[in-house]
Amino acid sequence: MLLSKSCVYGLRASLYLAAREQGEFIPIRNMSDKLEISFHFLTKILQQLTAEGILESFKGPNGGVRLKKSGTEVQLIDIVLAIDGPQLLTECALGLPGCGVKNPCPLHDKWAETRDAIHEMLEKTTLTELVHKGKTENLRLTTDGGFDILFDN
Amino acid sequence: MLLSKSCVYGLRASLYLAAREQGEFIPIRNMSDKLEISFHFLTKILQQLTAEGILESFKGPNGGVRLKKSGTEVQLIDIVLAIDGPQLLTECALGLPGCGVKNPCPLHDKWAETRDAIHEMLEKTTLTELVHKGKTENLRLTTDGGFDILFDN
DNA sequence: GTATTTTAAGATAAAAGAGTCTCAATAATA
DNA sequence: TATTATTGAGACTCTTTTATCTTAAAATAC
Repeated sequence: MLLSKSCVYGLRASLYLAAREQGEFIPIRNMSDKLEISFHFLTKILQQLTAEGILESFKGPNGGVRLKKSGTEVQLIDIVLAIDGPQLLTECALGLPGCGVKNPCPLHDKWAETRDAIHEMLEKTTLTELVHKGKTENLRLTTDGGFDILFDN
Repeated sequence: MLLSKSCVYGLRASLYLAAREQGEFIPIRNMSDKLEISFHFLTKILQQLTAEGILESFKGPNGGVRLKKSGTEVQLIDIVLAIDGPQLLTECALGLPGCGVKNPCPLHDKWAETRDAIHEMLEKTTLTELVHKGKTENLRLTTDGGFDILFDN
């Protein structure tokens, strides 16, 4: 598995927030319902994103979370790093500690290339870009239903 | 984490076997010592590779395991599929079931490209190729020491 | 044929990841 | 001020992965 489940949920929730970007705080309960993710679990994940400065939160009635920056300024890599950490982009494919240009494993060079491709994809893709694609093509963020039904209320 | 620990151990052990390819069976205990992997854990992993027809085993004195085919005919993808299964190369990056060309998520296209790069790397790389690189450049398969010390007895 | 060396298989344990539950803190509103 | 809606934080549980331990089965050698 490339990304942990927490990370995947974090990405889906971030896309949801980017799609509703009007400055309002969105209650987590709302998101957990729409995205079919356990409320408490999602809450913990979003707390991490808040702690990392990707989201900001507000307590009480009319509270919730929202993106701290515009979705055009948030890359997927930001969320992956905040939740899964840098391992995916730094670790040796054979699990050897300290594997690098100085002291490589036999797979190092090839894996470094592939890893760079992953890195580049995550770095070049913004939330807004995916939201735009999702909206225009009515793609999905949940098992069933398209982008539109996420926002029908 | 791209590959599970079991898979990484399976790769390291397969490289070890490919490097010693002289038709003899290598005791797992020998490998677990050299590669610094728990003997019983490695045994179970190699059992999977044997069940998948990548290795063959022989019990009793002078027994052990060896590659069933030449290392030139074994690609990394064979070992990854045998141990981790096809998920890495089929799963949706956002974890949505049934994500594909017919019913994609917003990230599908980009992730499919990246995934193909991973697939291609694993598919084009043979054990022998990595062993050759490891031998000529004295690279490592363990935390410390180079390729040579693996085979000094 | 008995003892020894090895893989095979299954039970068990420990650690990590995923998910749930409870209560505290904060803010709005009536 | 009391009530309600919300996030924050921690304890707890369940599941999967990783690792260990024990016993059985097979093959060799004496």
